[in-house]
Parts: sequence; structure tokens; C-alpha cells
Amino acid sequence: MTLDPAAAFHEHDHGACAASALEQAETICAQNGVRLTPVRRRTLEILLEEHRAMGAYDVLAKLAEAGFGKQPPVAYRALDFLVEQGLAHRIRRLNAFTACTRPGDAHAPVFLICTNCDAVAEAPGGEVRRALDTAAGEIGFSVTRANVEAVGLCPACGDAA
Amino acid sequence: MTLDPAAAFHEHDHGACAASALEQAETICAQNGVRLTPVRRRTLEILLEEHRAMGAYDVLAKLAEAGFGKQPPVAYRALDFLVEQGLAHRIRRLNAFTACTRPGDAHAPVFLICTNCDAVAEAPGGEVRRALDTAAGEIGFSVTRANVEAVGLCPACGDAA
DNA sequence: TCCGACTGTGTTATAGTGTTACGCGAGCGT
DNA sequence: ACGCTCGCGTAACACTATAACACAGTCGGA
Repeated sequence: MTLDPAAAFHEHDHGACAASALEQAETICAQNGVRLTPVRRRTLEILLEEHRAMGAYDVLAKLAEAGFGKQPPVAYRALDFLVEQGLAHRIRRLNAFTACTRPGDAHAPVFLICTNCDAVAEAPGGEVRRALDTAAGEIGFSVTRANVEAVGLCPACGDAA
Repeated sequence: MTLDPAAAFHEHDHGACAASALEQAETICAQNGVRLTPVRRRTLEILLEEHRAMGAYDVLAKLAEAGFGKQPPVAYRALDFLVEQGLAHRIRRLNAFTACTRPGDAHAPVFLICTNCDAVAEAPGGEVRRALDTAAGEIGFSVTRANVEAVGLCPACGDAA
């Protein structure tokens, strides 16, 4: 998938973008010795269909359409798996999940959520993470995981306003 | 309330710490032309009783004990009010709320959540916010609100491990 | 004084999100 | 075949949050 963090905010070859992400997912699962089973793969495809965060129950509905189980645990298990493998992220502010824009790239995700069009982009979080570690370090706190969720206006919606 | 962001992680005069926060809350509400009604005040007191995040239903139970209504909206309305006035924060990762450690101080809150003892501290987020604005600015995104939730080990629990 | 408009609190009911517990079958090594 | 683990499925439930409505108090103006 493209490394352009703003991909979510403008037109691009989304078919290729999704296909490439799936391919990377295969590789990563193989490396990690875990299986990208049909449900899991389909779940990732569903998330990749849009650069938007999807609720677990939205995903579940689509899984059910595809002939998989229709009870919540089916979706949650697949989503948790993807999150664990770094192939997707959970966005708690939205009670939702989104495909990772840069799988395999160990990163501190920073989510930019457009309040107008609901697109979600994943910005490089290196600097943010560094600042966070510093602030935490000053009071003796050691950060193991962090997640940054910012809401605002994406370029397109900002221009329109 | 003390400005020491690590207050949550060590012994301190919590009675004074809470009393001072309540006093500031009165002032801020007066300034903003809004009313710190009994339910709202009691809700803030409840949050101040511990440096931990509390679920809405925990707060609700305590409100009910104090003779207020016992239906969810009672708690949610009071909590929403406090959040709006900057007197409390919502921590989505925990589906919980916590009193603001530095009310009135316009700040980008950064929460440090200890996975061992569940204490929640609020670190100064100036630098983090700056880094975030930079990262977002590079792709044309303008951030209106951000919230940073980091999990890890607080000083005490880190030492113990 | 009376009449609205507004705000705040309370209620019931319901929607949305997430988890626990259990059974079954496929694959795998012995 | 046996027992093991893992993934998938189910039902049932627990937790979190909101919608919709009723009623009392307050305040300003006709």
C-alpha cells in the first residue's frame, strides 16, 4: 500500500492500494507463523474497501453476507487478530476499526479523523511518540503502547469550509 | 489542585487536592456563566475522590446513593457537562471519566494509564500537541481536538516489576 | 400577574458495543 | 485411533450510551 499518509484524503488507485495491502498481510502472517484464514482475510478486505473506520457490527454484517457467522464474536475475533498482527487499528473514539496503512512498519499510529467526511488517515507518529515518551519519562512513567486520535478537518473539507 | 502531573502516582494531601479543584470549578463555572448544580458538583466530587478513571455507571451508583436519580442519563449529562467545561475528561480506552488535574489551563491532555494499578495521570501535552500539529499540517489536516491515551507502568509499579 | 421560553432533573425504554461460555470439527503429532 | 490445539460457530449476557418524554423552577417581558 502507498506510504502517502494522506492517501485517504484524495483520489488514488484504491484497487491497487488494497491489493497490495492484502499481499503484505499474507507475507506478514507467514513471517509471524499465524494463519490468514478466510474470515480474517475477508475481514481485512472489508476494512480495506474504504478509508473509513468501520464499526465491528458493520464488519459483522458484511461477514454474514459473505456466508460467515453472524454473531459478534466472529467479527471481534477476526478484528482482534488483525490488530494483534498490526494489520488493523482500533479507533476508540469511534468505536471502530480501520485497516493499517503501513503494515509491518513498526509505528506509533496517529489517526486524523475528519469530522466532516469521516475519512481516517494514519499519519507518521514518530515525532509525536518521541514527545510523548519525553513527557512521560519526566514523571517516571514508561509507555508501552499509545494511541493518538485527533479530530479535525481534512484538506478537502477544510478547503470547502 | 497541585500542578504536579505525577500526583496520581504518589501520596499527597488528597483532601486539599480535591477541595482546591472544587473551588476552581466554582470559579470557572461562574466565569463561563453556567451553573455548578448539586448533581454536577457531586459528580465532580465523586471523580475527585480517586485518581482513577470511573465508568459512568460507577458514578451513577454513587449519585444514586447520594439521593440523585438512578438512570443513566443523570450521570451522562453531568459528566458531559463537566467535560464541556474542561473540568473532567473522558478516557475512551477505558470507557471512563476522570477529573481534570488542571482545570482552566487550556491544555491538550495526555493520559498515562497504569496497566497495573489503574491510576491515571494527566501529563502536560504541549510538546506532544505541537508534534501532532506538525505531522497533521504536513498533509494539510487541521486538528481541532486531540486526545492521547498511553498505557504503561507508573513509577511505583515499574519499580516493583 | 400571567405567559411563554429556557434550563435542569427525573423517568422509561431502547440502541449500540463487547464478552463469556460452550460445542464442534479440522489438522497434527504420537 | 487418541488426544491436543486452534479456529469457527452458536446462544446468552453484560456493559455503555442515547432517545423521547414529563415536570418543576427561573427569568424576562407583554
